[in-house]
Amino acid sequence: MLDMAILGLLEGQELHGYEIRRQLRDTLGLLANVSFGSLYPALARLEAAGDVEAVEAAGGPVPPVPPTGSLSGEWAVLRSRRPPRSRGRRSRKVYRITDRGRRTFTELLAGGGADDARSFGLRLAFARHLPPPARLALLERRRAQLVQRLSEVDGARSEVPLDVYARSVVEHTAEGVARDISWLDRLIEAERGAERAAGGRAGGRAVGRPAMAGERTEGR
Amino acid sequence: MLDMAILGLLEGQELHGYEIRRQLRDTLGLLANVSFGSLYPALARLEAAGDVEAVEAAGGPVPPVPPTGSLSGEWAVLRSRRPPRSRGRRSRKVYRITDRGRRTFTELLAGGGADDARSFGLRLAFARHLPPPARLALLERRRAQLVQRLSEVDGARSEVPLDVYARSVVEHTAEGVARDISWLDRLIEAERGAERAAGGRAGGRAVGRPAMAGERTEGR
DNA sequence: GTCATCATGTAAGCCGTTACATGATTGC
DNA sequence: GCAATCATGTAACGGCTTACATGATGAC
Repeated sequence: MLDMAILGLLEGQELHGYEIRRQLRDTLGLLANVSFGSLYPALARLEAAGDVEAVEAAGGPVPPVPPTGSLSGEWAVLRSRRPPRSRGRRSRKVYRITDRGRRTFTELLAGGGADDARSFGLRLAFARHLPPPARLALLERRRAQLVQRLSEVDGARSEVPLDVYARSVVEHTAEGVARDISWLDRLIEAERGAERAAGGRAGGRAVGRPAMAGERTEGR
Repeated sequence: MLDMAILGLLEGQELHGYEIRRQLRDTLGLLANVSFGSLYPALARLEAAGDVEAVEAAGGPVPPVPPTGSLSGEWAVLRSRRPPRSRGRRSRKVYRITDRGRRTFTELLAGGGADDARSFGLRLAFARHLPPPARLALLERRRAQLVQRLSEVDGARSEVPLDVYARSVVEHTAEGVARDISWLDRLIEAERGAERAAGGRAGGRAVGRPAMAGERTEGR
């Protein structure tokens, strides 16, 4: 799961470990507080596997902002006004995703495995990199899981009398699940709408392989 | 955390491992799918530590429903109509909580440690066993955490432009946190109301040690 | 007689954590 | 020169999962 998050962030920008952690914590919210003790070994593992590679710093004082890195540049300015060059750093190992890494990433994204709230959230956050049918499948798989869980909880609720506190927890949880389901419903509907529109443009074929989409969904 | 859940269930009813798992999954919903591979070792650990003890089955064919076990009896009837006596079982080791276990339990319940959603939910579900001030402290600690997290997320949200999917995840998460906070607000208010009422009855003292409450909150 | 369910347990491994060690740079 | 921040890494451990092994009992 950490691997997926790292590769996902690296799609589109080159980053070093410390910065990956910040983005994980600040901008995604998911996976808050990944510790360095798991992050650095993960990066080393990914590098050994050939999914990422360290980019040569070329000797110059400031290599951090690469081709696609418009994001990095922006928050660098927004954060406490600091001169964007030469800040407190040590060796700073900047990583770039490889083609192999991109393949690994899409496999991880689409790859089965029961997804709990966290890994589903992560997958959905990177859903832009998924072909539309896989996106729909992801949403519907999660929806089915939640529906089943809700029915189980509802079924069990009537059997045993709980005290105020336990009941409050159970009910709050059930409401949360219901809320998640209707959120998913909205997403699924939006997804279907987009697919219909794109399908009409691209031709009548049903599921084929709609070429990865990506930016097309951005401006919706 | 598993220990706390087990001890909490064992407060008030004697149970065997298999049954503990069911109650964890069905009635609490929290800690869904605790596997036997972690449950049985946990029980063994607790027994070794003297927090629980195996109750002697006395040789009779059906020991399962003990003094306090009114609940077990009920669902036994409700579940697929089965004759309540002598069902498919092996040796069936039934556990009972000890006095030491009760102490351990309250320590675990009140005991600090950053509580995430799961352990907070578990603590609150068993909050009946907590003295009212500790209950309030638990709620307010959690509330403070959520408020802080929400402000962090809100702060970071404006810095980086996210695509539709990532944005949807972040916003949905933020809404969820806000919802949790207002839930906590309702609980805190209810708690304060109960404390005022009880305080008025018991005397003017502010925090003393209100004798564990327990059943008093049940009928609210 | 064999399948499903109830029931307990062990072993290996994954994924993450905390704690520790190190080092460069900036600001006071 | 000292603390704070940025930066990378190692070591030990914890908790939970999967997979495996075993065995009793009732239903078909």
